[in-house]
Amino acid sequence: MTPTPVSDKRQHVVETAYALFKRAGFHATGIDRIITEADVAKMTMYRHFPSKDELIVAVLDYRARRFDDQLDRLAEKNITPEQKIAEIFDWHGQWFRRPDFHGCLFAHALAEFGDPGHPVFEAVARQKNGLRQRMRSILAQVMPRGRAGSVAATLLMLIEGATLMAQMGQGDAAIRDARKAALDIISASRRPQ
Amino acid sequence: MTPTPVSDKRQHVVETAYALFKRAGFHATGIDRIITEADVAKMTMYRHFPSKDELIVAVLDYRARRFDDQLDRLAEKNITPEQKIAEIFDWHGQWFRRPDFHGCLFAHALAEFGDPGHPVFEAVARQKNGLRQRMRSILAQVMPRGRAGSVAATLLMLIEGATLMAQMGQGDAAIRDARKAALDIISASRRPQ
DNA sequence: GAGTGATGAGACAGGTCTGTCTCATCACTA
DNA sequence: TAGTGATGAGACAGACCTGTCTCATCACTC
Repeated sequence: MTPTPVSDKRQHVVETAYALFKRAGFHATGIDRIITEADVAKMTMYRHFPSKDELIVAVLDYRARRFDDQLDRLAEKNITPEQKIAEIFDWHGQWFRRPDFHGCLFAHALAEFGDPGHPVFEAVARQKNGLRQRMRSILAQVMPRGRAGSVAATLLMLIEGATLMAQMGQGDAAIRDARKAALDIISASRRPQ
Repeated sequence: MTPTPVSDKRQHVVETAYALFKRAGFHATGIDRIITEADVAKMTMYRHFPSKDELIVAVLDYRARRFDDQLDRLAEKNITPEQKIAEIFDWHGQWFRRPDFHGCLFAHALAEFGDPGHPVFEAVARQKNGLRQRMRSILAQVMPRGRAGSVAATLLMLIEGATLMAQMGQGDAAIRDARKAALDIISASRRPQ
């Protein structure tokens, strides 16, 4: 019946590791802690992931995929580009308010694996560039291509900055200011209808 | 003659630790590595800093002080508020281009010590709030108080976001876009002369 | 010259880290 | 029923971690 569950275990380890990495960081979270929390044998983990680094990449990719899915749904909505951007900011504002918010896992990964060429570094770059491209596509509907790229980069910086402020307990003010700045920037670059 | 050197060693340890933390992160850098690189006995280090955490705080405070000194000199300059803000962004742009640039040490510290109440967390908050206050003071000369606070927060987000992009090898474009956005935001909020 | 304080050198403890290995167990299928 | 593949349990290796302790050494001062 079940079309090859393939790996409930694998996914369970990824999600458990995600929760722990988010709270305590990557280096500070040991394998033993992960397998204890996931209630899984060590060999089970190592059969699915050849090393801790690869587990970290799997966790990041898992998070990136979930985030992408949400952006997919957003992209399909029948609303204006401005509204789509506003929703992205609002979504971040809600994220900041969640009790289990601990900052951006990708930014944290960059802090601990800053060496370009490291698989973790590349996973982070993929995610951030992906979000920027998404916003660029949205913006390209209302402004020239090149301008859309610059504005998207600026919005991404606002989002990353706001996420950092949120980690310091200033999420509400941060997302409010960032959102306002974002919409002002767009309206200043908008192609006249 | 020498008015109590007090501690060449202490300062030397701080600077060596700074270089290592910057490159490899806090948890990934061991005490043994630090004392080897600093060519100092382990007990010398532990006599100056009761624990690794306190060394980390000392490193962060040292960096914050140096950064503050530069802002002091900037504040004294006889240039317009807009020029002062522009100089802050330009300074970041030059920082991004330095070969030993590895991102913001404070942001990295936040990633590894995300628990509010932890001394490291507080050291980070001090630094970021300090920079924001500085920019607020500058902006208060050309716009209402409340507006200056919001704009300063927005500029800080742009800077933090740009620093993150710079760590991913996009520093030049990032600081250009961030600087432009910053000046646009200010000019839109500026009190008419 | 005696005393004092900072330092060097390194052993040591007790714990944790990643990763490997072996063997038993269980579910399922041919 | 026999076989197969995923898993559990835990010992183990070898390295590294933070932090403590002892003892020798050196510079400087009273």
